[in-house]
Amino acid sequence: MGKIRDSERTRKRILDAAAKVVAAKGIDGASVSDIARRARVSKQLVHHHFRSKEGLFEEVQDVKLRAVYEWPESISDEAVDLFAERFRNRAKHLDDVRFLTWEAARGRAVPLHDARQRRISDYGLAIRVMQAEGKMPEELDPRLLQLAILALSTYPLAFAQITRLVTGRAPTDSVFQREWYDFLRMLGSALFNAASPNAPRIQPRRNARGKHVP
Amino acid sequence: MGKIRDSERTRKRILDAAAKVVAAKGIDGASVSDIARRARVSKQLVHHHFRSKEGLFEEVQDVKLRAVYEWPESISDEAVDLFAERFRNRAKHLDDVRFLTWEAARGRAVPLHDARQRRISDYGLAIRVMQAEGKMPEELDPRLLQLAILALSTYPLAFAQITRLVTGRAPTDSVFQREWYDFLRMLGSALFNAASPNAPRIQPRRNARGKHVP
DNA sequence: GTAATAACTTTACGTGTGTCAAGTTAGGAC
DNA sequence: GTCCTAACTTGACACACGTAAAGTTATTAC
Repeated sequence: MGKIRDSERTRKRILDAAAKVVAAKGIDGASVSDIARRARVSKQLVHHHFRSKEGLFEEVQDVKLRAVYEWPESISDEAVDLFAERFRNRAKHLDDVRFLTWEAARGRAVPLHDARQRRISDYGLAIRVMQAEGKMPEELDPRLLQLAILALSTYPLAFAQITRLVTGRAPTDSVFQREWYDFLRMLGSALFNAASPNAPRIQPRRNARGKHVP
Repeated sequence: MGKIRDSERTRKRILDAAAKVVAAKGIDGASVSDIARRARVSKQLVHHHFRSKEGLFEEVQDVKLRAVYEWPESISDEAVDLFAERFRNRAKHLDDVRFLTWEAARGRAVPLHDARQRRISDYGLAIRVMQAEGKMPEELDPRLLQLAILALSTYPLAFAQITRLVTGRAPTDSVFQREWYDFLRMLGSALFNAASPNAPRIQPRRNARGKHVP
């Protein structure tokens, strides 16, 4: 039965509703009444569980960002796939991308600063390891490389309007996603091989039908 | 004297104020009263000149985006500089980047669709010309290349919080801008030379002091 | 000068916002 | 059982929002 009082579940319902509304309308665009309606709860109850609207959104952001950083990062062993795989990952979590975009637009102070910092430097470390193993040229600055990976994997999803203007397809379009994936593989290959010319060039892998493996 | 009635000037004052407020707070975050106060005008006058809040913002976006597309694009003759130069350009117009970011976050229908489309396909055309001239490998899809250029030049500026987390510096930091500029030149060089290996590698040009020529 | 038009101000209103305070109902401890 | 805490509802409020309508003042045309 759904009538039983359960603060945990209610909190979660409100948070989920808030996350949805915010992803759609942004923090300023979303209203507490909206969220309350979606969660089938009086808007005053929202205020009871979370001190204020701002408090609610802080927690929403907390949950969402925590989720972002819980992705099975699956840092590909193949250095060449770094760009492409990261893109594949992001494409699976479009809501989170929207969230990051709102955050970027607002330009407020970054919450969860430490956790994110840690996560990011872990990634940087992984890159350094690859470099040490000779999978990637040493002369690449890991931080800048990381930023480039994020840029290429996030931008087309975040700036959907631009992607549509440039390619004629929505970033959610599977055709675009395949093309972009291949492009990123090619780019990774070019970047890593050009800087260390002795490594072998790698072509986008395809199966017999010309479709992607996974 | 500033007391003389001049609808043109007043309109401009309001538009400027609106642009500033929107860049800072976003469309939903900005209020007409805010804008009116900044423009030293009663908020009802705003409504007199522009039908509604939405109407005002349409015009703001119109002006802003028109400005974006009036940049001296200066498509570099050097194919290698495509990434880096585009970044330099964007970095000069941070407000416009913020605007695009808000637009992306809202995800509404794109205004000025035709003009933007035209501008973008012009750029694509320029790339094709470079390819025909042998400055750039033919096998690169111009549209995807263009998207990559936009991603790498825009993302670090738009997602300032990420840039700060990854590199430890704000995207406005001149040190970061120099590093990123060099990185993009290197990337362009790697990409264009790997795909057409006969072209010469190009190193970031520096003057005697190790500083950039413009 | 006079009339007309447009720029601008003042007053006012309905709506929706976020929040506070008080009341009601359920659950767990003992 | 009783009590106490916490989950939840109801009612109410101040406030800012966007907008409409009417009033005032300057500019322009004739």
